[in-house]
Amino acid sequence: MYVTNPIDFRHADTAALSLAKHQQIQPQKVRDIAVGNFLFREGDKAQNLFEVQSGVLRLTRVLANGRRQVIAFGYPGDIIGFPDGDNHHADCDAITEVSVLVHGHAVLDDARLQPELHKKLLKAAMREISAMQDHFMTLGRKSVTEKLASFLLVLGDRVGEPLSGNLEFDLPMCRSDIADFLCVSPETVSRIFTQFRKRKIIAINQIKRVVLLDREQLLELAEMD
Amino acid sequence: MYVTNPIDFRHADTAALSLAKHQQIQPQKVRDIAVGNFLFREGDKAQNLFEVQSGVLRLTRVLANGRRQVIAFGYPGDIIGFPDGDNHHADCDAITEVSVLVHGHAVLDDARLQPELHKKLLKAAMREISAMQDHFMTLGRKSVTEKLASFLLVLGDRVGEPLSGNLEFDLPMCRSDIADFLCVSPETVSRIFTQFRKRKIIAINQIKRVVLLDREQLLELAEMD
DNA sequence: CGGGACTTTGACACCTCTCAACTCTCGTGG
DNA sequence: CCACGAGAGTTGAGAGGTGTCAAAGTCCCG
Repeated sequence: MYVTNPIDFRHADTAALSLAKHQQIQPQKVRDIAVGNFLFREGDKAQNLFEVQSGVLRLTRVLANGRRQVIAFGYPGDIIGFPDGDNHHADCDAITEVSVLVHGHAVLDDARLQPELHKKLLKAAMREISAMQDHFMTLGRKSVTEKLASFLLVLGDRVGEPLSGNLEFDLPMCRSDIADFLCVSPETVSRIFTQFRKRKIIAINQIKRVVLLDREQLLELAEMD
Repeated sequence: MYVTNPIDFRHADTAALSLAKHQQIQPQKVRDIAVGNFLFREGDKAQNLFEVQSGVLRLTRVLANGRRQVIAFGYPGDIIGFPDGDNHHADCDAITEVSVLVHGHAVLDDARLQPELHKKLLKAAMREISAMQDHFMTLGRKSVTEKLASFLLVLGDRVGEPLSGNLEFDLPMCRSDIADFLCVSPETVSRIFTQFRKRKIIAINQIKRVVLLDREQLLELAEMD
């Protein structure tokens, strides 16, 4: 899950459905991960791809000097664990209870085994590339306000529940996860959230739950194209 | 071409060779692009993948408000043009004379046509994902000095020619391309280059040609892990 | 030689980070 | 059941890195 525009997510949804459909043909391997447990760590041999069914995963990397980056959040429908060479180059842990479908790495090694699934995975990888390109713009060319507005909008579109006319959803990650995802300091995330609340753009009643009160204004702030 | 660590590039080189090998089995389609001409534009139907043989491509996107992002530079060995859905979501033009191998989009659509090539493209896409993840760190968590040091080191490793003990290479892109690639202002790029020159870390005799005088110090400045 | 685009340099402003203190939340144990 | 403590979140003050704006310099090509 990156901060991208809604179009990409419609793609993602249909792809997720298609992937699930393929799984029904053959025995499904499902794995459950408890909060805080790792699906894989940097350096682990990449043996599987994971399709998130429920819950939220966190993909992170650490620079030598300790600076951390949250590369992506894995929401239902996302494919996590594309390897580079033989190994994973990031840590992946669960920030909620998570359930994933497991696709053996062999699917990637030989297209003939399951050509349709193979093709779907390739499409998913290319969608990922496009989404990451969008994320580049977010990281490099947007102000903190724009970054957070985009982030909230994307989450709203993906997992928001319409309640009394407003989109409402959980923020299962902590503030510093959001900060490290958007390449911003946690303090700044806090400040912008406060600012949004004072301007009645969002409401945060419980600390991990957000209501989008004024989606129009968020869209303006996000300056999405 | 992203700003990543050297390990990724060794992968890229071997993959490029493998791809070329596959091409020899079947008739090769080659296309030449003159400086300034476009290989494809945002919104174009994505019909082909391109493998750069020689020259340098530039992949760009523009935000609604005019802010521009250089997503990547396409150097020999790079695969450019992974589609998202049916269309390209970025512009791609040539900043030098360019020659590319053309792989029909159909290769992606049906793994059975050319399973080995298909698999190679998938691997290339996944390498791309990993390289982009590294680039996230560069964009979001590095100072301008670190960004430029990383950029010069990567280019040196990829296209540097050893001349009298130092790596030397062309910078075919203009300063503002570098700026938009690293998400920095052109003025700042200029300032850092000047700083590097004054500290005898690099030499810029012709404006588009760089000599790495002190690679060790560049490595320290880049703070790569 | 001249014009235009690109690059460099400087001054200044401001956004965001850092550091620090304070508050809130929630789980634990007395 | 309440008090406490630890961790997370919020708020504030100050510093510093970069961007913006402006002007001068450089290079290229007609």
